[in-house]
Amino acid sequence: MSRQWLTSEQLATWVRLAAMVELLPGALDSQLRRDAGLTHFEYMVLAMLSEASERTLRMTALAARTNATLPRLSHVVRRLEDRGLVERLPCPQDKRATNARLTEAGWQKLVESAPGHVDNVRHHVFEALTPEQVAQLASITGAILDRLDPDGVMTAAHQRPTPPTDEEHQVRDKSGAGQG
Amino acid sequence: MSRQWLTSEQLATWVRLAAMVELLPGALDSQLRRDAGLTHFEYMVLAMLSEASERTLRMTALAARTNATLPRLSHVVRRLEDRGLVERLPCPQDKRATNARLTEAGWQKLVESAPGHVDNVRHHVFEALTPEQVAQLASITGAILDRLDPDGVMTAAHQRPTPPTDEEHQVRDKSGAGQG
DNA sequence: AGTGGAAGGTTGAAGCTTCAAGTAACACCG
DNA sequence: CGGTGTTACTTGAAGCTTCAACCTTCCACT
Repeated sequence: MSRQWLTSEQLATWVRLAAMVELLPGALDSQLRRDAGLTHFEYMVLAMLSEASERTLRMTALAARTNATLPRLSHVVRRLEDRGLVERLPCPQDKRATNARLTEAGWQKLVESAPGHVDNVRHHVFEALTPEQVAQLASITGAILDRLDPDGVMTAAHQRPTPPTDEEHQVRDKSGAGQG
Repeated sequence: MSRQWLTSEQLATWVRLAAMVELLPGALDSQLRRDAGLTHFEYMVLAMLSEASERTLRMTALAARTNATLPRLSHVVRRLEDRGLVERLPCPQDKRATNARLTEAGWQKLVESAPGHVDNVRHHVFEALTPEQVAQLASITGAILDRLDPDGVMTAAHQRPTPPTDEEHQVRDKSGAGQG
């Protein structure tokens, strides 16, 4: 058993990282909740749909882009559907699958709430960092994500090096209101 | 209305950071849950108590060190008490306050589970990073935390520059099993 | 065709967090 | 000494996530 402890530099870093991971979701949620009646995760769902072709995505693809499990997404999409922000359509090509599509009301909701959310992200994250640190953070988070999701299943954050495969009947698109 | 969008560098960084913040808690929870029957937050509670003088901390101080709200902590400590890992004692000096104290069983639980947890943190985070990146990450997370918690209320991650005030009747101590 | 297994989702229950309210104790101030 | 406000928590309800089934449908083979 070659168990090691952490070095003091690692420990100091970990304490801060853990604190940030604990605090950041709350900061995102509370701004969006207050100003738009959305959780950050709901916002992500709307944003990812807005960037997709036809503003439509299969549940599995949407789950990957929002870093979520399928059950979680399923519940959330049902609630968003009840609120009229999203609709579900059975997928014609594959009868097992469900397509989630952003409604006009969902698009409007996103357009309304995006600026405030982006301001919030900038305030909490980017105003605190130098451009150099932003670049460092990109490569650090990239490295950690490779560990958390080695297979790149969560495609949102990976620029996948795989050749341009069919990519689940989706086409790259032009108009997204999202910004994360 | 001087609303700006994010630059493409910022956006790319944000997508990864958001993914990491979403995925890391699950990775921590599932290892601890599987191997020790604890959530990461429960582990943190035990760890912070283990480092405190008398293995005892007031609820407010413990909440600060675990980056949690008081209601959240209150529920969790009650459940830990039901499991015999922690006990609650009314504070003699201030009858409003409650002291949480790590029991012997709680200490044992922590000692058992710490090595596996530390391995997991090292695997997901530190093995992915160069020593230089670890230093960069410490300063980046420090900067972001200053934004998330400007008053330094969550003391865990801040080395507070304030003069040595009374510090809530706590004394710095020697023996902790925690490591975050 | 027919079968075994995998893929894609959904569902209900259990568990945890958040939120709003409520209680008790302390502290200050005239 | 009484009043006013603040601090320190606890509690119950509501909401969200997770977990473990479950049901279809698709796919690959024989």
